[in-house]
Amino acid sequence: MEYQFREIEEKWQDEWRKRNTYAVSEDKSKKKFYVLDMFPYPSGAGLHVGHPLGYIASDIFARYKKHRGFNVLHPMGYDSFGLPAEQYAIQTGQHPAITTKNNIERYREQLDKIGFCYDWSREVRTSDPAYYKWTQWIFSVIFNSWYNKETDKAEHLDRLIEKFENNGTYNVEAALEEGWYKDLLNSSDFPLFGKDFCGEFTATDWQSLNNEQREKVLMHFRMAYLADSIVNWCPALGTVLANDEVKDGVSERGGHQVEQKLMRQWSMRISAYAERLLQGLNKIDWSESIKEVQRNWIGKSEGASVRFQLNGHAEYVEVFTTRPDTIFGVSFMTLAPEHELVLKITSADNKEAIEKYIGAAKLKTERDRQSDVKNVSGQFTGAYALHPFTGEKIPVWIGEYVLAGYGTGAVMAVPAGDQRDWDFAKKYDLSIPNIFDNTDISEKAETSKEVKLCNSQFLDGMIHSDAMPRIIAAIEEGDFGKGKVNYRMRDAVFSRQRYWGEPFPIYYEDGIPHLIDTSSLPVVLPEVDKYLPTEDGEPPLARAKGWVYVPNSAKDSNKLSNAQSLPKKNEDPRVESRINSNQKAPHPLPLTKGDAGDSNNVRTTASQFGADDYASQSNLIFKTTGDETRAEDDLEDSLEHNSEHFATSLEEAGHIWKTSNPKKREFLKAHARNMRKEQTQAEKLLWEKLRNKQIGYHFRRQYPIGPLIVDFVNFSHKIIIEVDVKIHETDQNREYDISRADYLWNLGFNVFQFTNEEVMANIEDVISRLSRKFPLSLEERSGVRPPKIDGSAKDLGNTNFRHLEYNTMPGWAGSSWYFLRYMDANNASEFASRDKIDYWGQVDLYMGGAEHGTGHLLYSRFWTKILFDHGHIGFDEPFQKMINQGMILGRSNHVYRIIGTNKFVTSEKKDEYKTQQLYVDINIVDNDILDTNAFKKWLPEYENAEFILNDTGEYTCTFAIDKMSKRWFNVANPDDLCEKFGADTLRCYEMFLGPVEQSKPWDTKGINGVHNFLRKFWRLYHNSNNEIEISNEVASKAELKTLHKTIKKITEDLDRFSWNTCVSGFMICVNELQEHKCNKRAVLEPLVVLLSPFAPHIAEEIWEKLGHSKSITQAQWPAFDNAHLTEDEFSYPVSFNGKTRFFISLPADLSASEVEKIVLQDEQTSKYLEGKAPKKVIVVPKRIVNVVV
RNA sequence: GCCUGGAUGGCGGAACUGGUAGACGCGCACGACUCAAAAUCGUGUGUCUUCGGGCGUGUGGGUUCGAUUCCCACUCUAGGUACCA
Repeated sequence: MEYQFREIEEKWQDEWRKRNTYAVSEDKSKKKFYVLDMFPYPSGAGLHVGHPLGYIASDIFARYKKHRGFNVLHPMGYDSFGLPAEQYAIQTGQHPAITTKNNIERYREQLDKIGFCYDWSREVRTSDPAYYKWTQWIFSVIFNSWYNKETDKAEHLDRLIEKFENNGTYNVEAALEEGWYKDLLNSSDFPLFGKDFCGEFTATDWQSLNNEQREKVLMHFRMAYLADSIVNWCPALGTVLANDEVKDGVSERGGHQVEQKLMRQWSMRISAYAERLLQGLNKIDWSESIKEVQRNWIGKSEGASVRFQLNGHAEYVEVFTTRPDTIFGVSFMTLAPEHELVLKITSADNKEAIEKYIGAAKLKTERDRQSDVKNVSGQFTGAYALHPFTGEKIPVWIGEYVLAGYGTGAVMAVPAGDQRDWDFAKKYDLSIPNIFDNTDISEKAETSKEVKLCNSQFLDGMIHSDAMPRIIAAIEEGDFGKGKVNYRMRDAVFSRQRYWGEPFPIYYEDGIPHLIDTSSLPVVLPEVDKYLPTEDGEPPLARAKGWVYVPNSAKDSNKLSNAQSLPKKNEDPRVESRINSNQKAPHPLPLTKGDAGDSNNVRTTASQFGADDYASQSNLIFKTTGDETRAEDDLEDSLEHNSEHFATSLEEAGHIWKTSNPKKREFLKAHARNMRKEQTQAEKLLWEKLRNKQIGYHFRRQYPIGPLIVDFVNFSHKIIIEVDVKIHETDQNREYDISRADYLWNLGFNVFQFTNEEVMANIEDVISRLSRKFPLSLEERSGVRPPKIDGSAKDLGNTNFRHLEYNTMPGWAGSSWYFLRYMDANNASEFASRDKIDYWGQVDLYMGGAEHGTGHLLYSRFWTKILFDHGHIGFDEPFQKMINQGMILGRSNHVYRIIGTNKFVTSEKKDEYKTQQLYVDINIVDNDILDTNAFKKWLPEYENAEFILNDTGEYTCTFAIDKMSKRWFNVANPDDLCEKFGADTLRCYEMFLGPVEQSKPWDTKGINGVHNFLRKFWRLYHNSNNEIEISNEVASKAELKTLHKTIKKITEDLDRFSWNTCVSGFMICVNELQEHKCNKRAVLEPLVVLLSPFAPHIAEEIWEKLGHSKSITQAQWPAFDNAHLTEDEFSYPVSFNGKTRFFISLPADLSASEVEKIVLQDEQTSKYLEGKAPKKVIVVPKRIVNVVV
């Protein structure tokens, strides 16, 4: 065969890998374009043909944009935390990390075969500690945030504390839970706030609180907060679920029962962003349906909250209504059974019935409650409320149809205007006062907003829109309530009682959660013996040995016990020193100049920088960390006057230096320069080797990193080489070395230490040891650090040890920000550098399924807004344009077995027998005809199958369109197709199927047509001996026309994301060129560039054969020249009364009147005029002539 | 119920701002080359027809010289969503 796609594809996939063809870097001379696919969860089943649909489309687009001169970011990664791997772990005991790793390898293999242009050096995996370190960091940012409604953004909690300190809650407008303060009211810890506390306190109040009390208050303000809330508890999965993970009362994953349960859980205050999430939809280019899903989810409704005083009680019932204009139609009220006032107001003679009703409601599952929709039910409490305008007594009922979770959990019932209220009133024989003019409400409620009101005092004669402002004003005037906007969206539950997720950067002390310092991140997922909850119902992480935080001093400087880098427990001196020592590590930086040249050439020992002075200096830093500017000024002073400075720990110093001003940076650089001049013998020797790239990588020497200066560093592989006189010479040196290693480790560096002796004695050995180590894989870089302390928190008791959070984060945590990480995937010191984020910016094209409307897509918009508010990124919407690829459905085939036998009957005759429908593997069915021999071999039980065939002697199957699933034996797998037809064919065929957004059944029949097209394409360039044969002759006019028509078509179609029509365009082009027998370079060379985004392998191969040494991916997109398309003649369709009758060829530049004249003179025209005079003639130049008779 | 899409040959689909409906591919039929098959190439392929033409883009109406395209009403269908006050 001429077109050897297997060889070609293998060759180029290899070459691309070798040449690093798809690596991109920030190139500010070029405009950027960011094309992103929703990263997959690496499931065990591997990819089927539906998955790559979107990937292929975006890949084509990315390649196209590259040809157009854009710098294109097109990365890929894995959403690798999640339930399936964990469920598998529970069943088999295999660590989810292993399952995940295997699945990822399989995915990668499959992806590689399709020839994508991903820059794999930017790969992210959400379960990689080097990645989730930053997920934890973002959690910390959110934890330290509150939502200031005044500025309408999230702000650092310090701003709030400052406000509290100065003015208490005066002028604090924060996004809070309704009635947040009740928690404090009931607490014995807060005697100070008294019985009448309603959430407001003074600066004096605040100052009188102790730390613990303050923490409790602040918890209510945080954007990530711990609170008792009613959550969806799924007993089968043993975890809580967010609202978007529950569908129809069962879990989305697995379809398990879900119950409502009051639990203490982490939540994210997404409700604070409701309005911004809603408004933001207007500035992004997403499909209307997804936007609508989000609008519904946010559920904004405008109306009023109204208070109804209870007769004979001090309390009132507050309701929310979107129809306050119908308030004069209120004839009763209904509270949710869970409403807090219910038991209080129920009269003695109704008590029994009410309790019974509540009890019955409690027993029902969410699903039962939802299926009972049509049967309204309720119970009278015996209490009455007073109508705010008329003073009438209104009976108060409870009813299941009122949900505790929406609005205030109470409604004012207007049976005339609401169908549910109407049903309720009918059932319990309550009055239905009519408030609508000329309207019959005896059969159903009137819900139109266009009907005039009556019996409504000052609202009489008005319709809804006129009455609204009037009634809200009246309500506010009378102080019964106020106009209000309500959102349905609730805060998102953020904790899961699961193992395979991100640990929280949180530890508990006396039940109060505290943040683990960001410098100690990541908190690495610990090993556990089982992936199940503990016997007393704690999440799996409670099983972890050493899942505790070890206090090491009276001060609040804590070290995470397992956040240490040396693997062998007994040899790791840090554990001991951390636990036993109250001393802090001194600052490692030798700030006095000229100390590098002492007798031993030792630059950095603790003794040199006066550890004794530490105590007097440390306050400086501690006091001022809240005020960055102040601290930096002080630091500056200390640098200049003392030339010595100490932070409390390396981490703190690192933090300060990171945010420091250029002056300090200069100081460090100058210091490093001095050190370079005064290298030791060993350093000089090693440098000679390193500078000649003897181990293959470029190193810098004596380079400042944070507050440190390291000997040799390679940034891209995160390697540091240190040469010291001796390692761990004294206790103090050792402590310093440890801190230093820790600091660098936390920045993601691997530190290799050699002694002077080692280097001097055998430099070659040192070099070869290093070369063996490189390049470091991602795993090696991030490594999993084993816990250092035996025994769980429980074993150790809570007196000396503080346990870490047992919950893990939900699946959407990692996926909410991954698009940012791709911009700077290997950054060990930040989640991504601001510089790179500013360059790559928003995702320009986001490709993925539409099923994430209320989950991932909402949460990532939410996190993006928080990061924006804090100034970490410069945009507040993550995905500018999104295209949702449709689902590819499977076409499954059925056979019919006669019940009780092993006989199978063809579908035509199936009704003659009593049969059972069975699914059959689509691979042994061709065009609905079953291969009976293959069927016998397919499963052992069919070995002796017999068949009743149709009249033509064939067995025909019926078919159905189902989701692709192993269960239906209808999975088409991309590997097989790549093997059979090649990746280029698969790519083109998937595009050719139809518009990407559309769902469509997979059908392999058409793939031959596309494959043939590529073979024809190949033949254009090759002679019958399969040798390339290209002429350099001048192309003919017709050939150039074909080419430029195609350039225009492909360019325009790609610009409007119409991949399918591009493929037809290519087919037309190839057919035409074949007709012209064209083999001219002037036509075929641009053409291969046009095709290369679609079929990169064949294009690359031909490009090389055409004599190019550079990859075709760097070729420029062919320029379109309209001159080749201009025609001298145009064939006008001439129609009479809109019906085309004949064609007439005329010069293209004729004016409308000239055309009209010629057409009317034409003899064919007179035939159709039948002697009548034309009433009107319409001429659209170069389009159409229409004669009206 | 509500929201958002969709409806065009035997099939997947094309027709971009109203201007030759059915591009391109599949399938099917016939033909060429072959002992034959495969592959390849060629021709035809909406439908009815008395061979003049008639009818055709879910249905009914409207706007227009002209409507698959715009407007109104409806039918069917896919997806989403809900005792949301």
